Amino acid sequence: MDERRLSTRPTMRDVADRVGLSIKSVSRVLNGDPGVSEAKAEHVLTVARELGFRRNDLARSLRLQDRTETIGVVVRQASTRFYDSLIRGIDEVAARHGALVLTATTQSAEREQSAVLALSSRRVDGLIIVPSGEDQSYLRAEAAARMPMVFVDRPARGISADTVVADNVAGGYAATQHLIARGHQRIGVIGTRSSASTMSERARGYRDACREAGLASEDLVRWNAHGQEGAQQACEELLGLAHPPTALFALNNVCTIGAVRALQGAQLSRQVALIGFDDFDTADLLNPPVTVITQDVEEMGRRAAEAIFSRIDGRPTTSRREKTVLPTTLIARGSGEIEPDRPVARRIGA
Amino acid sequence: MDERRLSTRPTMRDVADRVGLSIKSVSRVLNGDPGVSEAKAEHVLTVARELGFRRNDLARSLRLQDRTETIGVVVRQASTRFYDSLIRGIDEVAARHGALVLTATTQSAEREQSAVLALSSRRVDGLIIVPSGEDQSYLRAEAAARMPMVFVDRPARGISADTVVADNVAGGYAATQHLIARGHQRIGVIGTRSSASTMSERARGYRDACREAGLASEDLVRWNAHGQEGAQQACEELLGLAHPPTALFALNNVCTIGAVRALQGAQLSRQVALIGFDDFDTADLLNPPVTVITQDVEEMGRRAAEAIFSRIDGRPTTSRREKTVLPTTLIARGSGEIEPDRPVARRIGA
DNA sequence: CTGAAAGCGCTAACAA
DNA sequence: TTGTTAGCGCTTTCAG
Repeated sequence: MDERRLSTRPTMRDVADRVGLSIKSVSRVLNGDPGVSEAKAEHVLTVARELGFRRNDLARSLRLQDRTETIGVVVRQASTRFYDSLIRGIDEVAARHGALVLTATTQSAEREQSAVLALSSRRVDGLIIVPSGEDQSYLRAEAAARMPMVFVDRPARGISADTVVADNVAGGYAATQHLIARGHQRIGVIGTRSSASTMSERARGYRDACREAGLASEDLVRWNAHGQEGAQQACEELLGLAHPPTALFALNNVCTIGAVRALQGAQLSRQVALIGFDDFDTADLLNPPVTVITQDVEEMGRRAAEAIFSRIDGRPTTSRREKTVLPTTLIARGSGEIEPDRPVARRIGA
Repeated sequence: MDERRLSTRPTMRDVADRVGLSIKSVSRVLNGDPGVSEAKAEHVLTVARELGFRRNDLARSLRLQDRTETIGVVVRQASTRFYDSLIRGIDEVAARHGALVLTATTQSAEREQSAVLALSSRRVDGLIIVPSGEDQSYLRAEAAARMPMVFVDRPARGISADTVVADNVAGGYAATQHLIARGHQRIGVIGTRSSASTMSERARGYRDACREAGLASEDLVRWNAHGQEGAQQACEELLGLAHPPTALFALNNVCTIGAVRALQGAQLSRQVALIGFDDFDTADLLNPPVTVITQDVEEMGRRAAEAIFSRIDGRPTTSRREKTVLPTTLIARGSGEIEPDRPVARRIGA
C-alpha cells in the first residue's frame, strides 16, 4: 500500500512505535515468548504483518553468539547425481533440527577455500564439505574454534575431522572380482585424477583383485580422463591396443558415460564388458544396461548431517574424530556380465 | 597451538589487544583500508593469522546496513540437470560481482516459502527463485522493500517481479510440428501438473500445432504423470489404447525417461516416435537416441543473476518489471524422426 | 505483564 | 597515522 522510502526494511522499533509498546515486548511476541497479554500480542502480530516485518537474523545471530541455525555445504559441481542425493540426505536431517541448509557450489577446486571461509565468516553453525582441493589446512582456525565440520566422499588433508566415505576399495575390488569371475583377464580402468582418494582407492581395489587372481593390471589403467570426452578417448585408446582389454572399469559416473560412448562408437567385433562406479538415471536403459557399483549417497548426507548436529548439540566426548565408512553394492544389469570374446550381435535399425 | 577455552572465536578486539593497537586500526588493516603504517599492518596480519581470526560478517553486514554480498537461490530439487546448469550460470555472474551464491533446496513445494523467508531474514542482497509453490504473494514485504528478486523457469504468482523463462509455447509447438511434418496424426502427451505454467505452455504449443494441422489433440494428453513410474504408466496407458498414438511428446526430463522405459518395455509391433522437453546426459546414447527440445538453462541463470545485480547496483529506471524469454532449440537425434507405422527391427542380443 | 539499559562485533564519522 | 564514540537490530539481564 504505502510507498516506503527506499528499501529500508521495518525493524522491531518500527513495529513497537506503531503499537505503542516497547521493543522488548515486540521481541517477545515475535519469538513466541510468554509474558505478553493476548490482546497486545495480537496487535503486534497484525502490525508486523502490515508493515511486512522480517526479523533481522543478522542482528539476532550476532546477539545470540553465533547461533545462526544454518549449516553450510560446499560441493564442487561435477557429478550431479552425487550432489543431489547428498543434499537430500542432509536436508532431511537438518529439517528435523530446524536448521537451514545453505549450499555453496564451486566450479573449480581453487574456489573451495574462499567458499568455505565465506561460510565460516557468515557464522554457519556447521560445515559439510566435499573436498575438491588438495589441502584443507586452511580450516585450522575453525577446527581450533571447534566448529563442527564433516568431510564427505573424501577425507580432508592437513587437518583432522569427521569423515563420511564409501568403501571405495571394496567397491573397486567387487567390480573387478565380478569381471574376473566371468573370465576376464585383461580389465581396463578409466579414472580422472589419481590424486583424488576416491579414485585411487577404487583403483586399489582393482589392483588387489587383479593381484589375487594373478593378473597384471598396471598397463591397462588410464588416468587423467577428464570429462566425457576425455573418458571416451581413454577408452578408445585402450580398445585400440594390440592386445586390448575385454572389460572396462570406469571409476566414476562421467567416465562410465564416456566409456559407453566409446563402446557404442567403436566398431568392435567383440563385445566389451563394462562396470561403472556410481549409478545414474538411465543406466538401465542403455544397451546393454550398465552394471554399476552404487554408494548410498543419500545416507552419506544423512550421516554427515547427524554428525554435525551431534557436535552442535555438544554430545559428550566430542573430541574424537569419527570416520564412517559405508558399504557399496553391485547392481548387475548386463554390461558387467558380458563374457570375454562374445561376438557382437547385429545392430538395430539402420 | 594454544587451546582456546570453548569455541569462542577471536574478534578484532582480541587482535587489537595482542598487537597493542585500537580495534579501528585492526579493522582498517583487515579490510585493506589505507592509513596504517606498513610495519603495524604487517603485525596485525601476523597476529590475526596466529589467532585464526575470521571477520564476523554478521556484525559487518549489520553495520553496513544489509549488504551481505550474498545472493540466495531457492530451487526445488527435482530435475537435476536444470538445477546444475542454472547454478553454473548464476555462479559465473556472481563471481564477477564478488558475491557468494547460497542455494537452499526444498524437497517439496510447501517448504518454498520458509526457505525463501529464511534467506530474506538473513538479509541476502537478492533472491533468485524457481517457484514451485502455487503462490508467491508471501513475498510482498520484500517487494515493497525493493529487494531485488528474479523468478526463473516460471513467473511468480500473486506478485509482480522480473522473470526469466524459456519460450515454452514455441518449444511445444516446434516439437509437435516436427512430428506432424513426419506424418504423425496422433501424438500423445505426458506431463506432470497442468497447473505449472511450464507444463501448460508446452501443452499449449502442442495444441496450437495440432489445431493448425487440423488434428484432434485433447484425448491424447495425460496429466499427473509424476515421477518416472507415473510417466511410464501414463505412456503404457496411451500405447494400450484401441487407437494408440504413433508419437509421444514428453513435457519434461523425467517424463521423457519414463517414456523411454515404457517404449523399451512394451512389445510393440510398430516403433513409436518420441520427443522430450529438456535435454539430459545420455539422451544420445539411448536406442533410439532421443530427440529433444532444449532450453539454455545456463543462460537463464546468467540472465537472472545479471538482472539481480543490475537491481542491486541500482540501475536507473528500476521499477519496471522485465520478462526475459529465451528461445528453445530442437535437437534431432533419431527418436523424433521415426515415421508412423514403421515396423520394429529385431532386438539386439538375447 | 512490561520496559530500560547494555552489548553482540563491526565500521563510519569524526577527532587528535 | 591513529583512536574514540556511536550505533546497526536484536536479545538478555534486571527493574518496575
